[in-house]
Amino acid sequence: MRYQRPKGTNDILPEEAPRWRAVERTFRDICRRYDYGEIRTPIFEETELFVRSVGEDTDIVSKEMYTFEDKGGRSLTLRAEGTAPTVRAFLENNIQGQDRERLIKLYYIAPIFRQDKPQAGRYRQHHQAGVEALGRPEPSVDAEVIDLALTFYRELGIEGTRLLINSVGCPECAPGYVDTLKASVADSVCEMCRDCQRRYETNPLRLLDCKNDVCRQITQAAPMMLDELCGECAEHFSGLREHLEALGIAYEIDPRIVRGLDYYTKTAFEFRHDALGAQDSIGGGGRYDGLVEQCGGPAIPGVGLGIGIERVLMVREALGLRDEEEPREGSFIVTIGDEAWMPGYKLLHDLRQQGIKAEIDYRRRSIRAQMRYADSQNYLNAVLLGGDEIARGVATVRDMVSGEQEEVPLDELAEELRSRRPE
RNA sequence: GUGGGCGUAGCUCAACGGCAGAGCACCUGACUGUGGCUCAGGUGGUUGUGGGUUCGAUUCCCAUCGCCCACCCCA
Repeated sequence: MRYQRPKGTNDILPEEAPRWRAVERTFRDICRRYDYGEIRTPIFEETELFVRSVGEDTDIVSKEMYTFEDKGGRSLTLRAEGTAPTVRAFLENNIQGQDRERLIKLYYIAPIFRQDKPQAGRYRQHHQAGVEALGRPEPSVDAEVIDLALTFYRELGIEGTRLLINSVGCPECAPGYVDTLKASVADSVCEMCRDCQRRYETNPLRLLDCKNDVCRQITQAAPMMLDELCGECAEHFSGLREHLEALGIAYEIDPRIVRGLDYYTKTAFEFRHDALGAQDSIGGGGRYDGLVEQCGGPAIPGVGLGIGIERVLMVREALGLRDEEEPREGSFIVTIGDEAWMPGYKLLHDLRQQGIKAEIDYRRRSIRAQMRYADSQNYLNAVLLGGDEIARGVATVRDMVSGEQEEVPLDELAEELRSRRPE
């Protein structure tokens, strides 16, 4: 094999494309109902945008970005996550306008690029369906975003999604907590794993996220952010819980979720599904009240969500959820003998012009071969055209399900075939 | 990035130093103007790639690429 696709990427073939379309259609429809407008941003951005927003010390920025220089010497990076480009576009196009208090709701479906080592459920190019709600600090918005995601999973038939929530505080309380946390584990740092020793200095919050047993035990005893929230954050968190409860949404509080992007404040949440194994996160997000300002805009709060489409498809597969089979559709023109070829080819064109799905056997094989093919390819009708039919200006239309067939004048054919469409 | 497993026909898999096979799929015919069922026949492979060992390598060794699994990280 001369060329292969880059490691960790996938071709989506005609056979599986319908499953993607079904998922995308569902997401778009839900976004329509929740009144989010679509935004499409470039596939690459200035590298600085990701570095500044996601955070220099995050794994994403420090080792997973596809960064390159263009001919003008600018450093560009393939979209490494969905929020920063959306915020950039929000600011650059002044989407909010004069009313700085207004809530702006945006959604996207876009490829994301990260140079991880691939494994099941983890790819170098994956796709996220996401939303960003910019402009309001109320926890009702956080709850809406979570509700939207759960609606999405439910409408795709996915049962058993777990919702985990946490609060990571704000610039008021988080730094104080970080000090408290560092102080509480200070004596044991040298027993922790190498990564955690580094995190202790660079990003202590993520000490809580470590899965190493020793580290877990050490942090077990440490105070949790949730217990150290400032008044405003505590109130926001209980507001979130109230709104979730009002919607009947079940959640677990997991004080250890610390998302791998530095811009999160207050709410952090994640959706998991056990059908997946190691890579069991099927979506996640949180609030980012400082991000817009950090990107050079006014102090505008926001909350967002990203859902991994590949993971959603994998869960559906694991749960045995199948889209309903494609119904038989369209007509296959069966040409009988050489004299029927050209009239058949013309008929094929005419039917297509009239909106009918139609196909023909370019190889001009035997009737038997053409019929077999028409059947195997799920055509609804076979349109037989031979010397007899041509002489009388008709075609024989055979229903491939019932086997019934009748002669139809050529000038009524499109109408007849149209009426045979399913539904 | 680190460790482990696996790459054989379109697909799912055998063969494990000695002529590379099966099932499904596909093609042709039985049925010379009619698909599905049945039957008969047939096409299809540089055994991922490149080296090495050997009289001989799909098989053993090395490298490389890819996939899978775990760590890590995340969607």
